[in-house]
Amino acid sequence: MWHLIGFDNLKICVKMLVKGKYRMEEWYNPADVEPRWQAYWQDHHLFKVTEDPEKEKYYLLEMFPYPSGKIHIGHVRNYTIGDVVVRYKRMKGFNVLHPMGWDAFGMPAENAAIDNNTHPAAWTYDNIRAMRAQLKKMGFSYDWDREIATCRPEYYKWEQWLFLKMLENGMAYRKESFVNWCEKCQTVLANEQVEQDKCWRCSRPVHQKKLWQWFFRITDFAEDLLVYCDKLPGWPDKVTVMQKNWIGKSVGSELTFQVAGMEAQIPVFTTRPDTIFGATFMCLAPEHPLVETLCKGTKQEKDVAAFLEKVAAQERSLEGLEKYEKEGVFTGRHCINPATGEEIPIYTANFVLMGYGTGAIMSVPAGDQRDFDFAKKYGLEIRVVVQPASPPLDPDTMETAYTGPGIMVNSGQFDGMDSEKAIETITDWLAEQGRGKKAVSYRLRDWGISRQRYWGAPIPVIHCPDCKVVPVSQKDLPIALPEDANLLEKGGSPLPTLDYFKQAVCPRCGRKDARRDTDTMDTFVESSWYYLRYCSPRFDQGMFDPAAVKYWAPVDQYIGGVEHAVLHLLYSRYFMRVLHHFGMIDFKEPFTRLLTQGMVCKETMTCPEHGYLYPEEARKEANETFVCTRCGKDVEIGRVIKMSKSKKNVVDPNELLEKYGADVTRLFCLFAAPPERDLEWSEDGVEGSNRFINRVWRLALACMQKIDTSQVTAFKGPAGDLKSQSARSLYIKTQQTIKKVTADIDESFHFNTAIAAVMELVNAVYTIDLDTSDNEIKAVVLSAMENMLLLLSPIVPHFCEELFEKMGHQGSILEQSWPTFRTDSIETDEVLVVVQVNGKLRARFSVAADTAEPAIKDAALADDKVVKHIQDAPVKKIILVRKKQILVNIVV
RNA sequence: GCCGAAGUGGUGGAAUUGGUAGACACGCUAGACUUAGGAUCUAGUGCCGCAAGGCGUGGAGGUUCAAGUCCUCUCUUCGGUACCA
Repeated sequence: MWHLIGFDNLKICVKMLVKGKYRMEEWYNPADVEPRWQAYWQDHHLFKVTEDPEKEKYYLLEMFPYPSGKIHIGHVRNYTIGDVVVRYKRMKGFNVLHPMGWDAFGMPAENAAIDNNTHPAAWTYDNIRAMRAQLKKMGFSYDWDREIATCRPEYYKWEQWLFLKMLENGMAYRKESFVNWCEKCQTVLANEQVEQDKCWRCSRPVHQKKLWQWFFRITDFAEDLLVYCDKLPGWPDKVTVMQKNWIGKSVGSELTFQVAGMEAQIPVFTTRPDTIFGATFMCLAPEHPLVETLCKGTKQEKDVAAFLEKVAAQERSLEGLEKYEKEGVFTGRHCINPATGEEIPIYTANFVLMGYGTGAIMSVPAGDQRDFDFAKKYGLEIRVVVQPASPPLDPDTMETAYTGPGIMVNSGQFDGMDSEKAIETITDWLAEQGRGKKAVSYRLRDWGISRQRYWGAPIPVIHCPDCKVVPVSQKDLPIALPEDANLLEKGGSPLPTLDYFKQAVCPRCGRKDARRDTDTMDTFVESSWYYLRYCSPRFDQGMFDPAAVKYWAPVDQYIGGVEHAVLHLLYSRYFMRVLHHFGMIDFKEPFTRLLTQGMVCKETMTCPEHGYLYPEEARKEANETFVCTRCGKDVEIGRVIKMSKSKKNVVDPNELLEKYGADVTRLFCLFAAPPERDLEWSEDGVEGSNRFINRVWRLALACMQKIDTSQVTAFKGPAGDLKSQSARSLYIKTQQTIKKVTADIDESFHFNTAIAAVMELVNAVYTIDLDTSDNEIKAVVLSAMENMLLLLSPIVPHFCEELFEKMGHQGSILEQSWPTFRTDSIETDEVLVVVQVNGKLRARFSVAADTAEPAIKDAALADDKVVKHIQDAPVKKIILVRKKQILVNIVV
């Protein structure tokens, strides 16, 4: 057992044993206590839940992890926060659902398989096993019977089922779109596999390849998703704001420009129809379908072709767009400005995006900086149509575009009008002539779900030479991923090479040479509905048992990293709308309350020779500086940033478990910062938590030794029944602590202040001399101790179980009710009065709580220090505020 | 650029609706117990000042009897996002 005990504690234990002064029990020994209680919880099925209509339900969920190999400290923090709330809610009498599972499909499994010559499935299941064991060691209260892994056919079968239903209802469709493609590896690359426009494996240039891909029509719900952002009071504003920005609604007009000398019309979307008279040219996106038609037969044809080729090479390098200069080329054609009737040139330009609006813009150089730069570069006309109050704009001298409001000029019958009013007036005017209409544009685009990858859920469709795309038959689900496939060395999916998987009979016409779709679904699809699956994880008649979902869903409290603020959360909200649309559920929002916890951060250490160092690679010198253990050079301590393997500023949860145990680790994660803020990791801080745990431990042991529980039981009456002042004040402190901790956990999740409150109570008990013969104070101390353990039990559960048992209680502390405080014992009988003179603190004294206000004022005025500061100035006003304390402000 | 959040001692962080700024903890200092201390206990610890007192919540103004908290301007840091028409 020796290796199980933290080494530091062991060293001390041995010393003490040798000395014969202490027994082992003087310290909390996690290696002994924690596994024992974990086994107890498991043996007694304390975390198993079923629907119980008699009890109020509470569904708490933490974002499930990707089984990457090991739990990291971010998981530990996330799941500790959730576990505290769950244990609290259970003691409050709620029927709590708290499940855990695995977001088990995804690219890292494929990469690991290639690198380690294993199989993604084997790798994934091994990792799940290891991580499950770690989570159990942390003492998290999951109902493990509900565990799911999204890579199992029993799970993704229902995802395929939903896909078919969405396909049938036009909510899933296929279109051509681009992917990153590496010619050498013959594979599709994810964005993160593209490094500086090059393939991460072979460093060859990546180019864009057009493929037919599946999409979900999330844009159908753009407005609903947006509107409901304001109906999520339990979500942090920053998340709903990010979602709103992502959806990116803009209200404006769609105006139609006739191409001169051709039958074609070009619609443009603009938020500034008031500037239409200043539109002196038009720009089309290079991918715009009209570009080639327009230039055909003009002398610009060659120039345009050259430009398109150039843009194709630079396009889509994602972050890179900013690097490229705004440029364009004349298409050789003109169109007619619907307001002025003038012919204006049509350009194609690299800063216009096909994916937004209509892929074409009207360019108003005086009113848009990009258009302005473009006009300057190509010598195009700048016409001022909105004049600010002052100074007046002159197209010849202006250096930047003016985008603000003003008075309309050069705009025909609209001259003199306020430009903001003109937005609507001009749109109406153009609408009457059939040349425009009000329009709304969203930034949000449909969700592309096809992945040309192996480790994902197969898309259940068959391609038939005659019938084209045919959904597979329901009875053939799941379309199981063949688990005996070997990953291709270059990272490509083996599915298209597996004839037995690929060959299919057309479900419609029976042709034998049909081909199964070999793409798999985006892993965000799995995570968009897993929380419903937890309600009935083994249900085999559908995605979920409607009765179970009706009882448990939606999730009352969701907890996870803010990095999922947009995609995962938006897709989940979308999925609930889809299911709602199908009448499968009666709610639209999956997560009633959301907590996004902060990152876990630590300082970095850099050696001039060896780069980033792990903490154990740096040695502390006597003068508080660090040196590299390998070369002895001075180590530079960098700033505190998010823990990451690449920066080596990490702590390993396994090491923490071994050294301090689960409870100390949990305690520190909660105490160091409130959950929504970043947590700065500090070894000293962990030591502090360890010290606190042991301080309580010793206090409890001392109580057991000094208080004979056959004579004394915990006091429960009103404070007024207590004779001694010290008993009363400790009892009131206990009641106040219950109130404070309850509020901190229940309302704000501010566990750091809850813990601080308990620390205060511990400190208060420490001041009591237990060698007294006064049984009253002992009864109050017992009450303090018992409540202390109940209050701490969600935070450090093993520790509290052990002490609770030692103090003579039967069963698990989990089955105790959460303590309530006595409203008649929350106020102290003496109140502090603070006295200010002209707002500055000058004196303080105590009075009996029931002292009348005039008496308090008199006492304040009589105070020596107050008298000194007032001197002979006349008192103008006395303000008295009665809160926790009494404040008197004397204005002279 | 735009959107969002945050700036409080040597450090992490506390401060209902404006009402004692710095709870609690880390660190540090001193003492006690010790052969020993990286254990434990006790006391101290915002800054300046011998003191009286003064100054203090990124900075500058303002509202108020009273401002970390409200208003205006501004600086810095972090997060998100973008040729969005």
